[in-house]
Amino acid sequence: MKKKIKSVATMQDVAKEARVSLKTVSRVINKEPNVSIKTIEKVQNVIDAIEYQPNSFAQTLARGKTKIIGLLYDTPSPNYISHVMEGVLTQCYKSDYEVIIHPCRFNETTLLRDVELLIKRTRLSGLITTPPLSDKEDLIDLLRDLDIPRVLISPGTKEINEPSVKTNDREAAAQMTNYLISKGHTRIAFIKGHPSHLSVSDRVKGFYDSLSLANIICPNELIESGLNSYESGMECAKRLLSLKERPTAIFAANDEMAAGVIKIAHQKNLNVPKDLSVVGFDDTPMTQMISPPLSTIKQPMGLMGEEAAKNLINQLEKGDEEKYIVMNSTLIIRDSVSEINQ
Amino acid sequence: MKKKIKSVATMQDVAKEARVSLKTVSRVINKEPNVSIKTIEKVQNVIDAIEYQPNSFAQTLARGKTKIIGLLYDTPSPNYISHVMEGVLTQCYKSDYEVIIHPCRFNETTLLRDVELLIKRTRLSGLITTPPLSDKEDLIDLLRDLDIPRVLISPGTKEINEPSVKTNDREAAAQMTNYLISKGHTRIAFIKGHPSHLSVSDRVKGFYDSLSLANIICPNELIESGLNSYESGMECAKRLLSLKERPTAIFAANDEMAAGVIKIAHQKNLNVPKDLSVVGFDDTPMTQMISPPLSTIKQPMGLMGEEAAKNLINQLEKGDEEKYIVMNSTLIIRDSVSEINQ
DNA sequence: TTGAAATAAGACAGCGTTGTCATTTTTGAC
DNA sequence: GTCAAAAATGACAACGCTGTCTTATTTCAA
Repeated sequence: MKKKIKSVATMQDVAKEARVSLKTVSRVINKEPNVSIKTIEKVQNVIDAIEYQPNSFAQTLARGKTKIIGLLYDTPSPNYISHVMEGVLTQCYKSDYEVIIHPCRFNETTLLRDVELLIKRTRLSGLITTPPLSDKEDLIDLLRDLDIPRVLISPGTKEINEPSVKTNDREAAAQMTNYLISKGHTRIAFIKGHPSHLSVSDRVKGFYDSLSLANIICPNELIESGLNSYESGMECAKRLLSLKERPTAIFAANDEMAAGVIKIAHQKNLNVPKDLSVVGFDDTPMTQMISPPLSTIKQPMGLMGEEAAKNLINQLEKGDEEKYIVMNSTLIIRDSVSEINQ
Repeated sequence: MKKKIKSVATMQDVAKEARVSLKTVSRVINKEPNVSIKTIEKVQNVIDAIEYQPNSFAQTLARGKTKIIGLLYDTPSPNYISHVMEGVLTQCYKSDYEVIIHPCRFNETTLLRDVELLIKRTRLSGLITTPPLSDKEDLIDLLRDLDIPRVLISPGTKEINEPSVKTNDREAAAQMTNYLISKGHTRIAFIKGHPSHLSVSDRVKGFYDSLSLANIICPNELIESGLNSYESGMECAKRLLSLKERPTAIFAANDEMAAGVIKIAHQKNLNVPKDLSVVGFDDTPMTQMISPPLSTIKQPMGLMGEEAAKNLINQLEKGDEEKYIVMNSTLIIRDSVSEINQ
């Protein structure tokens, strides 16, 4: 084999310099037991001095398993992905894992095949899924069959028996509804999210929780089904605002749809919030740039990413049992809701 | 060494099954010359049959270099990153490269050290930078010193001598200005971008180009300097709209700032576009959700990511010379500009 | 002081590829 | 049909690490 100019230090170099065997260096690096303090120090000093970094490829090959985690997301990616990603990356770097970000198309027929190849090709040892992929049953089944450790972020509330990180969307939605009720609203409309995106479409439950607690009955005409998009929000708003008896407030299951509602309200010369209160869900950056700034619910996406990674790494290293983590969303009050005075 | 259950096929399996040597299989996989058609077919059939996937770690170790590309971005990430990312990923998967996405903080003092460690640790063989990192001279210097093949996305127009992919922002800004002029505007203000974010801050040049061509003189009071943020757009707008003689149009160097301008205009009871025309730059999704929908300039971010990756891979594999790629931005006309009738 | 157990350190093969070089087979000009 | 050149194939070491097993050293009870 052609002699190559060694650009980076190898374990050999460390061993030679510290006058110990390869294996001893390996022990120090991997914090294995049965090395004397003196030796550890000696080796560590050399490592620091020559800035040795283990070659992860050689490690992987020798160990027979990777330290790589895959992150699956649907593209075009919603805004929150970048936050989740950051959380996952933060956590993984701490534990010396690499992350492979893999874009998928929810509706692509090749999705399953594609993910299977990804796993085979990269030999990744664990996977994190984000919505709406977390709700794709055949995908989850595949992962289970392949016996790949995994964590789902924000799967629907359906009783999947999988490790996951989710937010208390239902409670948060209830809290938001309480807030509207506390402002005197009783005729409140709700725009549901895309049916295959369970975590969004389920938010309606919290809405009903709150309503029934307040003894408010919500007629069917006030429940619309959107598709998570701005346009679909506009469609739903058109119908809601043409009702004989208009709602005084509209709660959209995500911010995009809420923005669509505000757009239509303006077109109909309704003042938001004076004539119509509107609230959303997700706290996308856009919520602060529209008029009026939108009251909404903020999920701790970055933290969720961190928790998901932590959970997965624990599974991988300590063989921890699967865990279900629930995190708190918070109500963000801006200027899109006003008091109703009878 | 502990015998491990072989979960996936290895080259050995293929070789045995096809009754050829290891090396021949390797040749087929890497499309090396000097293999007979017959043999290629024979081997390929076995590969397909047993769904053999080369172990990239063993490959990397044996080859002495990785097929990994790093993508550096500043966090919190602007919206466009996800598009760039998708383009890069698309292209890299085609060529069998992995991508490591690495978030950085532009102002962190540890940035350089951090990137250097990343390179050492992952042994990545090339890097793509996104703005504003593409303008960080010490970072670029580091990459040059380390002799890492690289491609910068949207660096400032300053004469850096580095392979890059950029858009014709200057021409596009001129085109936008022409558009405003064609609508009868002559008193046009411009809000510059963050000074360290050259590709944004340079957009003012196209503005001047167009103005001077039309023999319009722009007084200094109409040039503001923002920081790319919504808030800074509001600040600048406050000043501009308090001038004795108000501008009839404001061109902001990015959409966020333009949104801030519209916000302030509304606060001052100015109708956009009737009393004030506003345009932005970037075509972020938010532009369609604000009122009125913002006229802006769209950069082909996905394509730029693809081109950057293509460029980098060519450098790596064919030793291509550095290249400067320029792509076209396009004017997107929505409803934030109106005609001036004297 | 002795010797068995506990602890520390090392030798060496093997992980799954690819590069180099050696060997075998095919080709084609005469 | 012969033989040199070209093409196809193979043997084997090396990449840089870790697992297993072996050997050397230390510890400490009797």
